Amino acid sequence: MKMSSLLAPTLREVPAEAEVESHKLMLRAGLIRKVAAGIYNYLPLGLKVIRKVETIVREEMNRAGAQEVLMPNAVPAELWKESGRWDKYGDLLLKFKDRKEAEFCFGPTHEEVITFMVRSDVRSYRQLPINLYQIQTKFRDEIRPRFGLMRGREFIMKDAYSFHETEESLDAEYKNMRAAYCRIFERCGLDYRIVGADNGDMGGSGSEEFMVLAKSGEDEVLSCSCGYGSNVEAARALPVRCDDVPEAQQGIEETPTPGKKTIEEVSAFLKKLPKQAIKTLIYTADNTPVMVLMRGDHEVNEVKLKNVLKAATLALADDATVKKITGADVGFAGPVGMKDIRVVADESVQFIKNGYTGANRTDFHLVNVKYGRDFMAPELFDLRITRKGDMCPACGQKALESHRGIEVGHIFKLGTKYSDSMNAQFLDRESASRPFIMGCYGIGIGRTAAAAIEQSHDEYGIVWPLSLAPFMVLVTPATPNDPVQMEIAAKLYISLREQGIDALLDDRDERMGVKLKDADLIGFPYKIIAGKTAAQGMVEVKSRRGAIKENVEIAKAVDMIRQSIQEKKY
RNA sequence: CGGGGCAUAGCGCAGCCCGGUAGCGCGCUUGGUUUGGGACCAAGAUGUCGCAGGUUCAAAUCCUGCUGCCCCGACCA
Repeated sequence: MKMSSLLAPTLREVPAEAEVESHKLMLRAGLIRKVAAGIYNYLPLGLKVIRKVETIVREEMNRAGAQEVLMPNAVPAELWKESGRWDKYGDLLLKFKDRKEAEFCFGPTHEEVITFMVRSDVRSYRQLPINLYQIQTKFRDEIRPRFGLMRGREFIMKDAYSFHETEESLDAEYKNMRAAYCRIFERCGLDYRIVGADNGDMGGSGSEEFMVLAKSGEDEVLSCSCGYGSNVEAARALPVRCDDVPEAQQGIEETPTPGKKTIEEVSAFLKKLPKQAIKTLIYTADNTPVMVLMRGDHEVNEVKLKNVLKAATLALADDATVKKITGADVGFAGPVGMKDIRVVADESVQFIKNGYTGANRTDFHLVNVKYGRDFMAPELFDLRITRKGDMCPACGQKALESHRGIEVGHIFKLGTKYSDSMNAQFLDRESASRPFIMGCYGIGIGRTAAAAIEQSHDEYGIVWPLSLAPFMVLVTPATPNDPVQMEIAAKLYISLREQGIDALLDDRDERMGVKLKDADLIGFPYKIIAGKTAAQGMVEVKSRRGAIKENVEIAKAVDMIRQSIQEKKY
């Protein structure tokens, strides 16, 4: 390929829309262009990178025994109604109608379709286990698409689904996929961590995320040197005692706190610590009010709460509901004397000493409250948001560290959520019908490419991992229109291609500076420059990461690069 | 959905307050001089000033509505 005919429109200036480095560089290097919010054209260089990621994913999935299929983008509503997600998935689902007014959605994920596929044609335990995957364009009408390919609305995803007779079989495949994912992200040259995660609306029993560590990551990852790692949303928290409050437990009293509503206001007014507060929140879970108790300095993790309550919807109750339940204005709710409402508390609440909480009477709080003495023992759960510095829930010894991560892969044990709701069954060896036990495994293809840039770039441009670079080598004459240099460059280009090394010839009539800036921006791992000394048989070989910067005999240049590629060092 | 902001040439921006011939830099085209890290000179081309109404002799500029986009939050594999 000649650079003069390649559509690689590099930009000197950064388009105003881009915020993070991968997005800026993908635009500047001419990899992608925006078509609409969260929707992109992939230009030749961008597509080449995407294909490289796809190839790695495909090779490793096939090696792991999965079979590739392809499902439709347009999915009939009836499948999504069967699973119950037509309504539950909400506005993320892009819905439309065909000419007969039949409803469809653009598939944002394909559990329904794959379940349909398998229930139609897999009947016997003899056909299990089976793992089917596709690499395909998804559409999710994200509330706020951003960061280029990192969070698009239309994006390319590899999604795999496995079907099993037993939990043991699912466990084995889950491990198999986990190992395949490790190979994939290693081959992509990424620094990643595997962390515990919440299943979200996917349902099921367990899941882990593959996080690429990068400052711009949208997720917070908590980790410990003992090996524990978790998305902050799912991180477990150990109950915290209150041993450092020296005072002796005293008797409960009501005290006026006029107009003091927030933890800060009340604790300052009563001269108590925020961690002595019993924060009382009223939530509405599936239309039923629930009282939630937290230590004053802790935050509710609504994902945990939702899971504990087994609620489909969860939101803080409105002021009127709070008033009706507590008989007081918002800000004065407390658990003492509460009846006829479900009360759940974070585990740390039981250790609060001389606590204070709302008196369920406007402008009054109760002080010196003790769990178990002054209010009914409610249900205790881990409900708080785990924070950096908290004790590791796994080893209990060390404080958790916090990092930012980009979620490039997610593996789930789904169980029978979809096979149950969609009535997908097989016959086991006793001729009994049983629902398939399912797993599902996703990788964001474009996001993986973006993560690679996020993790590896410099002030000049992209520094590709060898495995993802759109071209391996750029060959260029230093002086345009110098026939000797051009001829040598062209010969080198041809011999690189003959050796199976993907090279690009920069035949443009541009000054050296322009060509080199473009080369660094696009991020070719290697450059060969045929310059002044080319006529004497010498060319310059340079690598993007700086390991190689040498004048060598023309005949040796190709070998040098080939060897460097083999050693995977440049 | 809440808060904030933007919309003028391919890209980055000025002009808007105070209404009166639409500009700058980069890029693009042509010619010339250059040629090892984003050259220089000269001559050019390119705009429904996001859309629709309104006010006015006159609207990029003032008013109203709409749309698109960006940022923060909420939400989200």
